[in-house]
Amino acid sequence: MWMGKVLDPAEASDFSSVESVLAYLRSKGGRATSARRILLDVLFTADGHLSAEELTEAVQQRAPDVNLSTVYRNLEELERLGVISHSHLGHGPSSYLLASHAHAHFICSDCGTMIEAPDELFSGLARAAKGKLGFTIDPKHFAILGLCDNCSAKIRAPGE
Amino acid sequence: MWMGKVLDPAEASDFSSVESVLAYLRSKGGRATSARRILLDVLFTADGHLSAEELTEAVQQRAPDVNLSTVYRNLEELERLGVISHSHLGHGPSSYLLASHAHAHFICSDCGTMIEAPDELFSGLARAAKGKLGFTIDPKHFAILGLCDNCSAKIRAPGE
DNA sequence: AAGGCAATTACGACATTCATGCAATAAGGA
DNA sequence: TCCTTATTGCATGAATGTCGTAATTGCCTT
Repeated sequence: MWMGKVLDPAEASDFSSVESVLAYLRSKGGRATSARRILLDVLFTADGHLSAEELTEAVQQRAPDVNLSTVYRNLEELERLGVISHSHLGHGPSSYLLASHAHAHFICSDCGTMIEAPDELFSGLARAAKGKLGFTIDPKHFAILGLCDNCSAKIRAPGE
Repeated sequence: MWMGKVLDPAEASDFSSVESVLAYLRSKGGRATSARRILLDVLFTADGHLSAEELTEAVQQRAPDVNLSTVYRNLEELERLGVISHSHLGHGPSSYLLASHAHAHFICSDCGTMIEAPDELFSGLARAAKGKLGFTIDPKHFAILGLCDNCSAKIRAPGE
């Protein structure tokens, strides 16, 4: 497919439904295949936080011979189009979700609990990084590790 | 070796030199092997940001048959002891450095530039996460992606 | 200084996550 | 319907670790 640089967000289209994404895809010379359609459907109905493998399993419930690498290739394309984005939650595989639903994550390094972090928390850091270092942060791509309430309490009071 | 949970930071010893780390290791039932000594020496003299493979190469300059998995296992032990820590800078391999030198990183997702972030930048986020979510952040483990000054300028003014 | 036990090592095999080359298939405009 | 070419499935490769095992070697004891 028409490889190239990341698309300008300004030209982003309507990504509110499976069909609108497929229409955009077609308008760019892409094709609406059934693997693509099913994958999009899974992405639109899932809660996010799904790995490529989990997505593939979900797709294969409906089309058993869709290959894992097809899913990877489609995820890559959809990300290039700005439809989805992936993020790294701790170690292990990446997780994918609709770009419009992206948010930051805190992960407890002790118990693995995942907390979805509201964007506002990062406004101060964003301002400081921009002002002092000229850097525009994207806090959604990598999760931030740390300790959840429970586990930090456990460590302060190690009563085994 | 005496496996178990992460050590209480309160009992941390003097990790200011290769020999003091080895002494601590011995006091815990560990052994001061030459592979260990050389690895520590590399870690103490390097600038940090070295991958396991790079560390292995450095070690092998002085002891050619030290194996990659020996380095991995030693890194794991040293991290458990609190001597070193690893972090994930963008995709690709982890990088290791002395725990006393740990700091947060910003990585430009366009050009890959790495910026070492001063701890103060995170104090606001740390307070907010603790206050609102009870979460104690460790911003040093995963780098924060985003765009450096240069690349965000390029994107605003796409003059190819 | 020698002996012995257990920590450590080297090595190869395996695991996870993803990428790629290529021939076959199928989408969609003509 | 036909033709072009985007897309797929499959096999294989690559990057980064992880683990089982027999052999080695620190270090404590004697």
